Amino acid sequence: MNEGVEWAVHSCLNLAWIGERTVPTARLAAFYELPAAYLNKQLQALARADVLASVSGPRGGFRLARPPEKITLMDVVAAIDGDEPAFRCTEIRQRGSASDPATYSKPCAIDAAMRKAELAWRRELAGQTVADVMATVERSNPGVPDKVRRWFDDTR
Amino acid sequence: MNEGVEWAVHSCLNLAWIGERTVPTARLAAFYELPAAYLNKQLQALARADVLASVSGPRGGFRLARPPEKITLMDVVAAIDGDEPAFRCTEIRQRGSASDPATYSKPCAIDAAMRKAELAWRRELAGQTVADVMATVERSNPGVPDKVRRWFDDTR
DNA sequence: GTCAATTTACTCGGATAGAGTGTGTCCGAGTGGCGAAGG
DNA sequence: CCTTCGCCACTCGGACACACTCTATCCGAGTAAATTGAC
Repeated sequence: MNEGVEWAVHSCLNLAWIGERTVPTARLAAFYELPAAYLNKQLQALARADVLASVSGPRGGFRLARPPEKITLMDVVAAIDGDEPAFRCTEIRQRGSASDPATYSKPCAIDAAMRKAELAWRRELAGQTVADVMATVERSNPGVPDKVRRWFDDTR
Repeated sequence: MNEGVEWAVHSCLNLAWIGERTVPTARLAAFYELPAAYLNKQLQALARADVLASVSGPRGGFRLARPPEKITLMDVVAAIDGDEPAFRCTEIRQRGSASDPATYSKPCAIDAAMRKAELAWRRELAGQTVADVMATVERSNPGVPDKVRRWFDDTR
């Protein structure tokens, strides 16, 4: 999986704690000392997926496009990593001299088994919102949200 | 995900239907018109993971190392694709001037959420054996097993 | 005819090139704010 | 003092190199069978 997914989720949490203000890529990148231009690429992808909203020009940057309760981890992962299945059946059973056209109408059992597992993965990701992860962090590290807000305010 | 996974699972099913006989890579590859040398690479990985047993020399080849009921799809996927998690937390929260050493002992909430989803995926794969997939195929396409056996017998 | 040594053909196994995708960087288009000039 | 115009700095957005993994291939080590020769 793309490493940018980690950056994207962390940035979404930070943006959620910051609130409605738009934050430029450079600030978000500086918080974790990430390469700004590359993080920008990930944020662009999130904007295309309507997870973030982007504003150009001075005082511009990114902010959440929706409240964190409405953003699932699946949304973020799909935006960065694409929503194509990890396992893709290429129907090799139809190749070779032993292939039987009569069976093509039936679904490939291997593909079905793989899709079932992947569906379970997607369901778990879709069942957890950014707000849920925020709540988990606030429970184990209550000081973090304020600390984040202060840091982004101070370096505004 | 590695495309070789598809080839590997199909080959495991074929080997299961064939029985105890060892089958060389070239035959298994010819069945689906796959590049033999590359399929061999995948089968080697399965042998290293003790999913297949390999025999060198004339009349050699591969066979299942265990009965199909004891081989899960997770075993096959892990052998080919590796068993490292797709999402790997690089702890970027520890980087940057705002990082707080006090929080390092607590687990990363994002990592936990991702691992939870991936665990669901692994559980689904580990819950389905090669024998289960064989049964599904035999239910929808009863003629396949005999057809496979005959093809590999004829071209022996 | 039986046995043993040798040759032979076959298979796995790892080492070796080429293509595609992820990683990282750079520069241009657009935009809002700021300041200067004029009324 | 207020308004308007033009300049400027800032930000996103996409276009451009680099690296790494996946894909594909080839050749050598080892092995079991087949062959040949002697007894």
